[in-house]
Amino acid sequence: MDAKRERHIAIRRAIKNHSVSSQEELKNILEKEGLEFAQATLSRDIKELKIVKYPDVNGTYIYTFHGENNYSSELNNPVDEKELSVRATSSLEFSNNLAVLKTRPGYAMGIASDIDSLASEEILGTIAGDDTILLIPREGISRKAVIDVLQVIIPNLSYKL
Amino acid sequence: MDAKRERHIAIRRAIKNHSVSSQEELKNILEKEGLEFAQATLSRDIKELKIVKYPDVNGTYIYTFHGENNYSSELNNPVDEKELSVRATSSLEFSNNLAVLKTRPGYAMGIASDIDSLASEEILGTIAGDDTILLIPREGISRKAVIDVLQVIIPNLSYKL
DNA sequence: AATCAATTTGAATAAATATTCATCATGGAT
DNA sequence: ATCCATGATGAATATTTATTCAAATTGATT
Repeated sequence: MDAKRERHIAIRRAIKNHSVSSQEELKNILEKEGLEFAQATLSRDIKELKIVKYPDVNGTYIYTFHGENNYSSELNNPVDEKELSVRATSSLEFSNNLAVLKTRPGYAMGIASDIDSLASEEILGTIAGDDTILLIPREGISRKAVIDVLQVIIPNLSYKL
Repeated sequence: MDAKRERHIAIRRAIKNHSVSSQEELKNILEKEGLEFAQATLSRDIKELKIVKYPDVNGTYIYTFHGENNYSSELNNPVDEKELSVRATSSLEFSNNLAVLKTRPGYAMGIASDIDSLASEEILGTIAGDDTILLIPREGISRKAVIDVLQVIIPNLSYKL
């Protein structure tokens, strides 16, 4: 049951970090991480996550989030740590059913946009100023679940439960 | 040869105005407009137009442009003429390889965004101010082709060749 | 007009993806 | 703890979509 959430998170991370062009390919990536499941399950997961098979500039197909700009394989490669660490100075706190994410000045819009596409299963919407993002989680989403999914975007996120 | 361009335009118009959930369905719509072609052709067209099969909120699939917000069937119905005529006061002129579209005040961003998603085969990019949009057509795109595709978005567009 | 290269197309087929149906797990409510 | 309802899953299959390959069309060039 929790296997599903783990899978969903892993799927989103894989889509973000690799150029995946079929479900079979995605399945292989996830199996290397130790996850096991049938193709049918993956098809359903992809549907729930609103992931899309997009015809990219190279004349191939690539799985991606709806509305994400696609860069071709070279730019879409296994995460460049340096690039990520720029964004990583973010901290998260909760108040009742809301969460507030503080970012470095000027980063709020960009990060909020990433959250919108990557975490829409957990986050209903975001409002960003310059260095502050208000996150509105969907009903029934735990703080833990919010943190888990944000860590796909911001690996060393610091937070207060 | 020109059949292809006609088809591409018709496809984009159909996707914009109907909730299409399979290529077969799309094929039927286009056949009612008198177009004839094989499913293979449609598959290729969809790839070239970078159209995507998106899992929508209703738990069904819908063909759409990458990055377009999707409203479910009721809102996505055969074009409401009134809604369109609001936007229709736009005029287009050319200068060398550039085009400038004037809109009613405040509409430029919105219309430019529609153009970005709907006309990306012909238009490389747009820059919008408040009531003016600069259109940068791709190489080899004729003024006629620009007009044809913009008329999908702005039915009674006025223009000077 | 004739030739050639490049593009477009359809029919058939391969490949990929979604769904069905049966089974199993999970989380209440009693 | 047992029952029930709901959700998750896999195997098999149906459906959908992409590609292959051969033929047809088009445009450019002579």
